[in-house]
Amino acid sequence: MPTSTLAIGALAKRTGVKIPTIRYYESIGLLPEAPRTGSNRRTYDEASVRRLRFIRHARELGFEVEAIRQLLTLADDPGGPCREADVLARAHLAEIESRITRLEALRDEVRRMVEGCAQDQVRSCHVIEVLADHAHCLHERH
Amino acid sequence: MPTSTLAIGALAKRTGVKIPTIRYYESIGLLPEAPRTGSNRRTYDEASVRRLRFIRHARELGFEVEAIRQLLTLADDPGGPCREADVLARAHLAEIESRITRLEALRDEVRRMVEGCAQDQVRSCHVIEVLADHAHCLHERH
DNA sequence: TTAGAATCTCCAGCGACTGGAGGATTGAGG
DNA sequence: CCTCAATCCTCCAGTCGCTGGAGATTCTAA
Repeated sequence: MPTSTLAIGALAKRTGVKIPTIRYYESIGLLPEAPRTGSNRRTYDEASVRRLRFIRHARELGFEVEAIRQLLTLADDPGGPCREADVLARAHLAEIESRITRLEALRDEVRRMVEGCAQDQVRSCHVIEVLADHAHCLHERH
Repeated sequence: MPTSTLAIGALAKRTGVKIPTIRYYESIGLLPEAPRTGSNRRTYDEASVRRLRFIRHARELGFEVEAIRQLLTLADDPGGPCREADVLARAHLAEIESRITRLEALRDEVRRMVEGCAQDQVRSCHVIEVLADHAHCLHERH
C-alpha cells in the first residue's frame, strides 16, 4: 500500500468517525466506494478525510443524511445546474439561520441559569418559556 | 371534560408534535403521565403545551433525549442542587456555543454559494473545506 | 341513533448508526 | 521463517427516537 493512502482505521482516527459508520456511509452512498487493495481492504486519501469530516460535522449539527447528500452534490458540482441548486442552497441557508437564532435564544437562557447558579441565587428559570415561545419557531405548519 | 384541558389531538396541533410521538415521550418519561378522563383519554393543559414545545425545539436543535431530560430537570428545579446542576448547565452551554460557531461557519459558506450562484458565476465551493476544518471542531478526542 | 372522527393499546418498521461473531490478512518480534 | 496480536472483512442483530397501521372503543354532531 502506497504511503499516501489510508486504511479504514487510520481514516477513523483522523476524522473521529467509527469504522462501522464509515462502512455504513459507503453502503448508503454518502461516501463513494473505496478502492480496495489486493486483499480487499478499503483505501482512502486526503479527500476522503475532508469529505468524512464534513459529513461528521454536518451530522453533529443535526442535518439529515439526505440534506448532507444534497450539500455534497452542490459542493461537488459548483456552478452546476444553478436554478435547482440555488433553491436547495437557499432552503438550507434559511434552515441554518433558523437554527442559529434558536440556539442563541437557548444559549442566553442557559447562560443566565449558569450565572444565577454561580451567584448562588435562587431564581426562576425561563429556559422552557424561551424555547417554547412560538415566536422563535420558524415553521408555519402549526 | 373541563374546557381548560386539552385532548391529545389538540395538544398535537398546538405544538406540532405528532400524537404517537407525544405518547412515546410519555412512555419514556419526558412528559409526565397525563391524567385520564373516565374513558381513559389523556388530558393536558397549558403547562403541557410549553413543556412539549420546549422538547420539540430542543430535539430540532439536535439535543438528545437524555440532554433534554437534564435540561428539564434543571428548569423544574431552579436553585436546586447547584453544584451538580452548574456542571451540567455549563457543559450544555459549551455545547450550544460550539454549535453556534460551527453553524455560523456553515452559514457563511452556504451564503457564498448562494451569492455566487445568483451572479451566475462559476466559482469553487469551499463548504466541505470549511466544515471539515479541524479548527472548527471543539472535540479533543481525535 | 348512527356515521364518522378521535382516541386507546399494541406492535412492526424506519433512519442512522453500533457492535458482535466468525473468518481472512498483515506485520512486528522471536 | 513463524507466530500471534492487530486490523480488516462481511453479515447480521440491536439501539434510539420516532412513525404509522390494526383493531377496538368512545365521543360528537346531524
